[in-house]
Amino acid sequence: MPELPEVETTRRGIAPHIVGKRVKRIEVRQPSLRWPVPEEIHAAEGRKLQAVERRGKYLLLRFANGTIITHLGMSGSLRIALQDEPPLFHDHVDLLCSDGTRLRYCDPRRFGAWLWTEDDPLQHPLLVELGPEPLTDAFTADYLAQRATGRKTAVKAFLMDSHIVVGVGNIYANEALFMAGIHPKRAAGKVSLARYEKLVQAVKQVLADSIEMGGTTLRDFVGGDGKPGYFQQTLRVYGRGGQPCRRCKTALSEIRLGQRATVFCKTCQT
DNA sequence: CCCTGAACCTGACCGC
DNA sequence: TGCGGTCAGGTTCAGG
Repeated sequence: MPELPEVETTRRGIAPHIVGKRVKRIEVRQPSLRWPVPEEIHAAEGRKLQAVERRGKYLLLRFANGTIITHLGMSGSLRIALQDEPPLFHDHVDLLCSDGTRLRYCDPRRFGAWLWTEDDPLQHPLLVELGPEPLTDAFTADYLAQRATGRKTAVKAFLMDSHIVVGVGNIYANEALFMAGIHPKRAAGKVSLARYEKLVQAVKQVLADSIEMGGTTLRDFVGGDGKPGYFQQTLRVYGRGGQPCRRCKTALSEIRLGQRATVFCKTCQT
C-alpha cells in the first residue's frame, strides 16, 4: 500500500491520538512478519510515547528507553481502533495505551515489520544506509548525477532504490519520470544534469502534492484518521497503460521493468 | 561495486 | 463454482 505520502499521512493521522500517552500493553497476535517481532519490544510497556517520526517509509515510535521501528511493507496499515473493536484476522499487532486508545496494525501480506532498538534508530542497519529524504535540500540534481555516474541500471530502478533516495516507490517513480520527460529505461548514468534537475523537481512536487491530498488511494488505503486519500484521480500514467497520454494523446506504453509495472509515453519520454 | 532475479505472503481478479 | 495463472503500493538477499 504505502509509498512515502501514505506513510506520512499515516504518521500525521495517528500521532495526535497517541503521542504523550503511556503504553499499557503491546499485543502481538502474529509475530511472523518480515522479521519475527522481537520479545524485547515489550520493553516499551509502561513507557510514555514521546514522538512518532518518519525516516523514508519507516515510522519510529520513540520512548525514553528505546524505539519501535515499524514498516508497512506492501499491504500494511496503522489506524486508531474504535473502543472494543475486535481485531480481524490480519490485525497482527495492537499498541494499547493506558487511556484505552489502541493503535492497530493490519498487514495481510506480512511484508511489514515491528522492531525494537535501544540505540539511535537512525544508526540501525536498516536505516543507516538510506539515501536522503526527497523533500529536503539534501536531495539535489547534483547529488543524483554524482550517484548515477557510470551506472547502466535503468533510471527508474535507480530512482526507486532507497539507498539513492528514500520514499519513491513504483507509483511515484512512474509519475515523476513522466513529468520530467525521461524514459524509464534510460541508463541512470546517461541522464543529463539538466534532466536530473527536472526529475528532482518532479519528485518533490508529486510527493508534496500527494501528501497534501492525503496519499494515493489504490484499493483501500485509509490514513490514521480513517479518511481515504484522493490522489488517485490525478495520476498521470500509473495504472493508465493503453490510455491516451494526457499531454500528447499517444497511447501510454506499459512494460515490466524489474518485475514492476512501468507506464510511460513513448512520445513525451526519451 | 554493480546488476538481476528470487524471496517473503495473502488476496483479488481474469480466463477457462 | 473451481482452478490455475497473474498481479499488487516494498525491500532484502543471494548469486553471477
